[in-house]
Amino acid sequence: MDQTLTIGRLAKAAQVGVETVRYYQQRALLPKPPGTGGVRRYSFAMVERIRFIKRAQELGFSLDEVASLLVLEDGTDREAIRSLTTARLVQVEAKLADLERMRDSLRHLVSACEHTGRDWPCPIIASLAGDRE
Amino acid sequence: MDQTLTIGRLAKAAQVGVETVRYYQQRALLPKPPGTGGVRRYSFAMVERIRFIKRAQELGFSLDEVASLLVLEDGTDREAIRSLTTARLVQVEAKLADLERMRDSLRHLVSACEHTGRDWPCPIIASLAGDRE
DNA sequence: CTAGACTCTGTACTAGACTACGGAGTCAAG
DNA sequence: CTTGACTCCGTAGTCTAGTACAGAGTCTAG
Repeated sequence: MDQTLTIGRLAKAAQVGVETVRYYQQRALLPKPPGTGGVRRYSFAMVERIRFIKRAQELGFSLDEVASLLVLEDGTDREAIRSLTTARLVQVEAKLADLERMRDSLRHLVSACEHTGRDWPCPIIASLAGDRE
Repeated sequence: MDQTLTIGRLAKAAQVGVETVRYYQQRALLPKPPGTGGVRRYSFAMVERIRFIKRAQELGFSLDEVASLLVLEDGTDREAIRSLTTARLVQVEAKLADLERMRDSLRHLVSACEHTGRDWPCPIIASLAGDRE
């Protein structure tokens, strides 16, 4: 047992697919391992790097943004890191506002439908068809 | 001036691109106009149909879901319509919950970053790197 | 009648993050 | 030494909702 991992073991350890590791490598999110021409060998640190990527994704960062974060991974340029994070936050908030509008409309429609008598036209269709409320 | 529209006029009236009309037609969201082999002629009702589609999209319905809604457009099967709408609502609410989690985490991180002294490591990177908070 | 605007069909491209596949090479156990 | 699992690389496909384009045909105003 040496200090390196094959791609399959790395993938398993990081809980992603082999193809995902290869994809990240292609996107330069993972350094190409120093190994010679043959089978790639990854250090255990790469497991944590993949988890880093996955955690950032869970916060909504795109892989391009993750790449920027990884460049700043030493943590010295706090301004830049905070600025990326704030930008993400702003986008998330915008998307939230969108979805809240959708939710309110949908709730309203469902409720209108429930409170409309059986013999009346469907208020959801009516609304989509462009009737003013 | 007859009662039909060419694709360009229809597109303009419905405020979409010509290619969008063709795309909707291909997706069977618009009936193929009864015209012969030549230039298609659309009825004015198609303007409203496209607006219907666009309104549904604004509520987050996918084009596949819109297709289902269009089948029910006569409004007689209120159950089915309400069920589609409720399903959409549930999805929107789930997505909202996701984004709210993201927003809270991002806010927390930005705030932690702002309240951490200049000489300390970046809390955002620390968090992504997997440190327990 | 002709120029120019419009329309036709079909194919290919976009973004984002993978996932699948083919054919060849490599590695470890028995 | 063989078998089978694993790995290599590059290309291509997935999903959604269009957008872009090529080359040919058609319609309309002057």
